[in-house]
Amino acid sequence: MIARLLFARAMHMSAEDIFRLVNAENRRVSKATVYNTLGLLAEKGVIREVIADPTRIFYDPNTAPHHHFYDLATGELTDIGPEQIRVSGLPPLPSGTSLAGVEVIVRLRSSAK
Amino acid sequence: MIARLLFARAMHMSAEDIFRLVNAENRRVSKATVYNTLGLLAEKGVIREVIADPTRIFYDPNTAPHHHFYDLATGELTDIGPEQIRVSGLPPLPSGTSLAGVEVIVRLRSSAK
DNA sequence: TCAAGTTTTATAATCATTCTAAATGCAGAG
DNA sequence: CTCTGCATTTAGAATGATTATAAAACTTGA
Repeated sequence: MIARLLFARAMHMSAEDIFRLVNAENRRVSKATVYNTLGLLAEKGVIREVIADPTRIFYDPNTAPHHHFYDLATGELTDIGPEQIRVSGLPPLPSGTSLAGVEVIVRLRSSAK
Repeated sequence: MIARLLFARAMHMSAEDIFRLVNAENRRVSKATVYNTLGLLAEKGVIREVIADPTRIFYDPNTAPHHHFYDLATGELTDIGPEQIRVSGLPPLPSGTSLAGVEVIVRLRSSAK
């Protein structure tokens, strides 16, 4: 149900957002379950965690490679399609490690200069 | 003194790391001052905040454009020189915003496959 | 020596997340 | 059906980084 909710809205949500949504409609779901489930979905690769806001984790139903704008003023995340930014030439990984993911975050200040 | 400390070691440190270092040597500096000072230095652009670990903020004395490896197992940050990754073609920024920074984080799992 | 700021401080408050141990639910065997 | 063992969920406490607060300590320039 949590997964369905995230995929239905197709947007970035915090655990708190999901907790509210899930409990708004009908069910009684505890915060622990929301966290457990999101953690599990992320671990299994069904959804993706986005670490961009120092105060909370966002969950992203889109697991295809893509990147994000992060608005410093509002704390909002917006997608950047993979065609819109090219990241080329990954350096060699430190030995004993394998790639878990590449994340590009473009931070935005409010009000154009 | 906090700035000097960060620049001297030239490495990524959490507020806690700095709190310990600053108080190890001689002075008595409160945690509040460490946080205030780091926040101020970051705001003024003397140092840079790195948001990669969901549990804490790292402070980086290197404000030149560069990127980071983040080791999921150890929580350690390592620099990636700007020549080692090329990010090309920033998409147009949403209107009413200006660029605050572009951060690439390469997440590493332990043990090569 | 003072007054008026500015910094620093100890401590409490906040808040996202994780932990814990109990409660509930469930599936298959009898 | 009913029971037993296992998996899931839960409420609430615990954790830990960060921020807020309000009082104390310093500074500075008359």
